[in-house]
Amino acid sequence: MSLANHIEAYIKKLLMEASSEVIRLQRRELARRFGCVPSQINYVIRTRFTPDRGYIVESQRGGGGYIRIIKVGVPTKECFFENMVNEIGEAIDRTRAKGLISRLTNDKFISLRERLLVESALSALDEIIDELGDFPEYKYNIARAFLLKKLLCSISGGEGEDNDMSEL
Amino acid sequence: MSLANHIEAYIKKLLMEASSEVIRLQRRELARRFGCVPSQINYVIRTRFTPDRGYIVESQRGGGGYIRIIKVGVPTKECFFENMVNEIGEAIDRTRAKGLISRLTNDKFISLRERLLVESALSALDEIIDELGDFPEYKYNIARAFLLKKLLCSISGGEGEDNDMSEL
DNA sequence: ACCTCTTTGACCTTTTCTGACCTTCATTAT
DNA sequence: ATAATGAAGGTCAGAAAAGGTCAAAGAGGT
Repeated sequence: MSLANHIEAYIKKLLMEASSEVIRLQRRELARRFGCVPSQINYVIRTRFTPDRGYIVESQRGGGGYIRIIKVGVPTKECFFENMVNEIGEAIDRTRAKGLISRLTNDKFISLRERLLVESALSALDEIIDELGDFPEYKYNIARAFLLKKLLCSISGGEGEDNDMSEL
Repeated sequence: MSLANHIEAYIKKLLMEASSEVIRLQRRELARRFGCVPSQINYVIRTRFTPDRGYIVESQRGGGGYIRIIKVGVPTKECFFENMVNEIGEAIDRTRAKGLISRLTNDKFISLRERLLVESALSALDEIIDELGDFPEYKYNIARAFLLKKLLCSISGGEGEDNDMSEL
């Protein structure tokens, strides 16, 4: 097992043990504990504690600096989301996307405000791609699928599947 | 926790305890209480009790001098979001964006799950632009500002302002 | 041999803390 | 009245204490 895996496991253990969903680390301290350079900690966080795996990370520099990791609690049914991520696949058009999202609210898996966020993100994405250049429809569909999957994974609590936009 | 944080917490406690919204400090006295140099107090006030966090600070030099801190009433939700949309402006880098989002949760304007959605959307956006081609940093910043503003407006309940990515 | 993931180290940015020096104001002595 | 004094608070630059970034080297698997 790689060092990165050990550090990941250690941080997760801390999260489990913490009564709250939040822990506070010191990069220096952690690096010393594992006998590695501090930037190794950044690597672990960058690759393992991402938003789409349900983590929020904050940090502060300077004296008394820290890294705070928050695991967002997820009172939702994982298998439902997993299913939906499968349905999305590599690409998805606007209509199908809207259909899926509306199913999520009907089944009370996400709140109305959360739905609003998801829909806004999708429509903003279309506008952004419009402005970025002249791309064929299928790229919109791949990007939309990617974003939607990231969003769903993030609040599903699942460990975030593969998701790599290979064809874009 | 850093000394500055302790001093900040102490001043906030005084504000909570004071029946009115105003307290009066003596810089010297405070510095002595925390065993630091007086200018440390200025540092804390300059960095923590700023107008955009809802504080007004007055002071008087000379014998019988003082520092008066006034906590102004918390802004309404609409006003808060409007303010934030202004702060975002035409473009925003990753760090500033994270800072703003963290303020939203600290002030309880959005839930942790909502925050996770916003953070996921922002990081997915970066990845999508990466895949779409080779764009200069400023385009990321403009697209990020656009998306963030859309998301905030969507859940602010407000009328949603203008938001047009003119420079992208 | 190649590709991906990991590990390292050099260099950068942000935040905090301190101390030397400056300004303002009330009081007191002339 | 006026000048001197001493008691505040203010400013600023530099040192120290974190954490961040990036590119290159190393390891492991196919």
